[in-house]
Amino acid sequence: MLSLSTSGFPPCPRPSKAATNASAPSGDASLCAFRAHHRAGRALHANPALIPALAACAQLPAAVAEAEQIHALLVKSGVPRTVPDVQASTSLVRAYARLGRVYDARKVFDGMPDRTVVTWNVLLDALVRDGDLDAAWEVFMEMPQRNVVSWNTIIAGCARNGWAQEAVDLFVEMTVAYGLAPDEATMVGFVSAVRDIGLLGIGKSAHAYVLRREFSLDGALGVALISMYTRCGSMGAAHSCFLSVTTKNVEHWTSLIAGFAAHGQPEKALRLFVKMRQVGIEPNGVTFVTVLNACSHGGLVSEGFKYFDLMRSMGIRPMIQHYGCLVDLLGRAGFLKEAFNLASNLPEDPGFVIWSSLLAACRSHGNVKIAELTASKLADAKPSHGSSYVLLSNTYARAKQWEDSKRTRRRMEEHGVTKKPGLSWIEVDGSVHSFATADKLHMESEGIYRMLEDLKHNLTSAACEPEPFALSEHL
DNA sequence: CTAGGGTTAG
Repeated sequence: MLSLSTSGFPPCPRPSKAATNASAPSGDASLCAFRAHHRAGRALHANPALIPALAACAQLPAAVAEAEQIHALLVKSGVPRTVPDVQASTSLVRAYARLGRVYDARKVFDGMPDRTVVTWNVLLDALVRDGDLDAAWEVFMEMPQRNVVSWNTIIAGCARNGWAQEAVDLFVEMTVAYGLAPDEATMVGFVSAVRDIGLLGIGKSAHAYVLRREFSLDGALGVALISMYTRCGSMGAAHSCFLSVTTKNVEHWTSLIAGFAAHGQPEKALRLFVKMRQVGIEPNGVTFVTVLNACSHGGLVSEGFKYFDLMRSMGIRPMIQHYGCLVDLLGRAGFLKEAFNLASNLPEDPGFVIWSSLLAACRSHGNVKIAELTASKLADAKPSHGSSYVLLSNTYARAKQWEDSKRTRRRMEEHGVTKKPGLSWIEVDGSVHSFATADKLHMESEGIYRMLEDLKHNLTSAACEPEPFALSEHL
C-alpha cells in the first residue's frame, strides 16, 4: 500500500567524493612503482613510472599531496629541456587540473619553456572543465597550433556549457574553413549541440555521416544520437538508432527511456526498463531519474515509490533529483500537501525546477493555499523569476480569485520582472519556425489556424474529443 | 600511462 508519509525518508546525501576514494592514493600501483624507483635512488627523469604516476594522480581525487610532491621533485631536478620533461610537465598540468587546482595547473603551464600542442590541449581542457569558457576561448585563439583534439575540446566544451550555437559554428569552421575531418569525438560534441538547438535535419545528416564513416555507436556517439532524436521529438528514429547499436550500455538505455518518459509513453519507458534489467544491464542513478519521471508522467504514484525503493535496495543512494521526481510525482497526482512537505523537509533545497513543477501542479489542481506557500519558496530559490508570478497569478485565476490574480501580476510589474514567453518550434524543410501560445505573427497564421480547426473537427467526428484547454496551451 | 566524447526531474 502506498505510504505518503514524508518523514520516513533517509537523509539525502550531498554529492560527495567519499565514494570515489575506494582506492587510496597510497595503494595505487603506478604511485607505488614510482616510489620504489625513487627510493632505489633512480634519477627523476629516468624513473619509468613518473608519467604513469602523474596520470594516476589525475584520476585519484585524494592525490593532491602526491601531485605536489612530484611537482617539488620536478622543480628540484632543474629546468626541463628534454622531450620527456615536457611530457612530465604536461602530465603535471593535467593532474592539477583534474584535481580541481586550475590555478596551479595554469602556473605550471606558464612556467614551461617548451610546450607541445598536447600541453595546450591539456590547458584548454582544464579551462573547459572548469566551466570558464571565456578563458578557454582565449587560449583556443592564442594557441600556436591546433589539431583535431583542440577542436573537439572546444566544441564539446561549448556544447556542455550551453553554447550550442557556438559549438555548431565552430564545427562548420573546423570542417569547411580548415578542411579538417571530424572524428568520433568531434561528432559527439556536434550532435549534442545540434540536439540542444533542436535541428533534426542537421542531426540526421550528422547520423548519415557517422554511418558513412562507419563510426561505432557503442559508446558516446550512439548515446548522443539517441538523445538527439528524442530531444528533437523523433522517437521512431531514436528507437531504430538504439536498435542499431551493437553493444548497448546503460546510457543508451537510459537515453531512450528518458525519451519515452518525456513523450507521453510512460508504459513503454517502464517496459524498456524491465527489458534492460532482463538483458543484464545495471541501471544507475540517472536511469532511475528517468524511470521516476516516467511514473510521474503516467500518474503511477505507487509504482514510483516502488521504483524508489528498488533503487535503494540496489545500493544507489537517492540524490536530490530523485527526491525532486517524487515531489513532482506527488504533485501531479494531486497529493499537493504531501509533495510540499516532502520538498520542504529535504536536507537540501530541491531548487527552482522542483518548486516550479509543484507550483504548476497547484495551478492544475486549483490549490491556492499550497500555491502561495510554494511561490514563496520559489521566490527564495530564485528571486525575481517571472514564471513564479505567472503561475501563481494563473492559480488565482483558475480559482476565480480575480483580485489576487491581478494583484500578483501588478507586483510582478512593480518589481520590474518579466517572463520570457515559452516557445515551441517546428522544423520545416530545414528552417526552424518558433511560436508562442496564441501566436499570430507568422505570415501564414490564418491558414495555420484554419488547418488546426479542421483537425479539431476531424478528431471530433472521429469521436476523439480533444480537450480544449490542453489543446489551446499548445497552439 | 603527455590530449578530446555521453544519459537525468518543469
